[in-house]
Amino acid sequence: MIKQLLQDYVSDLTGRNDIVIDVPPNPEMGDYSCAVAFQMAKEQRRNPLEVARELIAAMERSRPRLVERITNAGPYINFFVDGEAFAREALGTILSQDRGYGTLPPTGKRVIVEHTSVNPNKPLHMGGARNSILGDSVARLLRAAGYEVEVENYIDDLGIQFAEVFWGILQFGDTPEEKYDHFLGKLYIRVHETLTPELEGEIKRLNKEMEDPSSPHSAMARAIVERCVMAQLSSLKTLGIGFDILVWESDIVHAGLFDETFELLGESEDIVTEDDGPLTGCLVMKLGRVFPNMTNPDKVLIRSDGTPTYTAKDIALQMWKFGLLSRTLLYRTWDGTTMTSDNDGEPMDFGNADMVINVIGSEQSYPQEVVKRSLKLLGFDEQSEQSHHLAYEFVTLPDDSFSGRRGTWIGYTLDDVLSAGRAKALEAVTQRRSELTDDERGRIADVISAGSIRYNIARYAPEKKIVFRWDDALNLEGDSCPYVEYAHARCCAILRKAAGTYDHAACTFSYTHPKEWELVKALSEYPDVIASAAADKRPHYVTKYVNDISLKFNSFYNDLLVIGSDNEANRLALVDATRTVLANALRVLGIEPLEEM
RNA sequence: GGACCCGUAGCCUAGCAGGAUAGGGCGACAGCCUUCUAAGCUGUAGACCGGGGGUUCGAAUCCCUCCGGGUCCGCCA
Repeated sequence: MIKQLLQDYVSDLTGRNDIVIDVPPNPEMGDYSCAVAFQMAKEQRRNPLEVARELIAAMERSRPRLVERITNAGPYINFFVDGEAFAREALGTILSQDRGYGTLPPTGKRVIVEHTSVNPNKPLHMGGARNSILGDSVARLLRAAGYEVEVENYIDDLGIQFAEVFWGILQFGDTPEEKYDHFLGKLYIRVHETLTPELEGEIKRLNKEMEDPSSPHSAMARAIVERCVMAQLSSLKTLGIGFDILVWESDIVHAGLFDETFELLGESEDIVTEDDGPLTGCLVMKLGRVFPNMTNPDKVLIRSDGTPTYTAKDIALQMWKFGLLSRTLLYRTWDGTTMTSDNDGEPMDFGNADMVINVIGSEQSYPQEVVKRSLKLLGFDEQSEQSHHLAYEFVTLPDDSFSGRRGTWIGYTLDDVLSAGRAKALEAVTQRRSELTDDERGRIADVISAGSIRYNIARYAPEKKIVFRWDDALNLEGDSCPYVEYAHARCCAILRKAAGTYDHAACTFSYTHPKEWELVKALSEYPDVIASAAADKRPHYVTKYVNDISLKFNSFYNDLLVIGSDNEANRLALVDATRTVLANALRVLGIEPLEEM
């Protein structure tokens, strides 16, 4: 908040909109700094030092709120904040807003976040989990930033990948001896081991048949997929990840959404049906103008046999998300909190988004770009602009990739990692907290294992490849979920011991120790972190921040006594504010704050 | 052939609308539990920010180029 205040202040003073407020390398130089004098001096061909002195003189005439002193170190302008006034305002805001601290005002905009959308033929492995964790974190972030968020999972129940396991079930029987998604995943490997060109033809015919609602296989296939999706969602639920709406490809087909989209596409000048050449009979999008140098600048949307390609379906789905189609889906309840599309259901208010975020691997950047451009070609400029592909790199094993067909995911499913993590966390709690009941220790282990997996994925920038290593994934020390939870639990322990013996209305908010002061400043930045993480759709800003607060708090904790100190009431207020910020930030990351561990 | 992403200490990573001494973590070494939880804290060693050019008062950050790694450019899904 103070950074923003200073930025606005310097902007007003200089009439510039490129002001950046930094933190000086050494706290003795000031709390915040600004290097405008360099820029202005360059443009005006003047001495930067002189410019800085002039600016400071102007600032002295109407000093910004909360600033006590302004000095210069060479051409750098340094601000010293009025500690007491600042702490009163910053901590006062945190303590009074409590759980609402860091929640930004409503934007009135609806955003759809599509994530997970894994084929319904296998369990989630750590690669799929990255998608879900990223998507869920971004959804929480946007909610905190004032958006109405609708979280969607697209179920590709008509894809060839599912048809392959479906064929496997017809062939080898539906006899699961383990969690259903694991059963299907292994069946899928088996099918691929026996796959021949003739079989592929047979599976294609089966795939076609599934699309026909009057075929007996249609209903059977849907029932199997539903069972698989339930299994997949139960794994995600352990991580605190859920969906508002499941959208099924079969429902989209049968509701005529593809047909309507293709009719619209056919009206565009850049989308034509070829009548000669190798693509005769195909509906083709001409991308030569937007993507020069492509080997093949013609993107097929509808094949000569009349079936739509993947990209064409993606365009239709995107159109539905923005509410651009006149035909609509119907819905029913899937479970307590999740709805699902169902053509026998009833109308509900899904779709109609102002912004769409698709969490999809970066290898699909090109088709996602085609989707975005096609909206523009159809005249939906605004929707094209508001179509965002949140791309991320894959999770791999140290010397292999995760492959559904080859089964390299076995042993690395989300369920496997969760249970290993839980065992490790349980061992750690049991060692340290023998006085707790089994239930209490179990609950802590649940939170720590789920939180660790989330944290260890969320802390990487999306464009970084992640190599899965057990030590890393289940790390309980350092920059990790337990580290942050521990700092939070320490706050709670102090507050518990003080048991409401302080009243923050009566605090003076005077802090003299640098470790107190650094914490106050960092806590005040939380809403800015939420705002920029949401704007950039990058949850790792939050893990970074929460680690930084924990680092500062633990250092404070180690050096300074709270209860029984001569600044007890003020320190209790600081601990309370730290607790609040850590808890709120953990919730944004989908991690439940622990009061003890 | 073209396009996109990544390259920061032994390992992982932040910083990349240019700003003062490049943050964290793991690992290594040396310390700290009769005071609010040691899943913690403090200190030491470790970085020519992939190489080379350029722009600038100032470059990890911007531009060019090269090298290494990954991905994409199918009537596949």
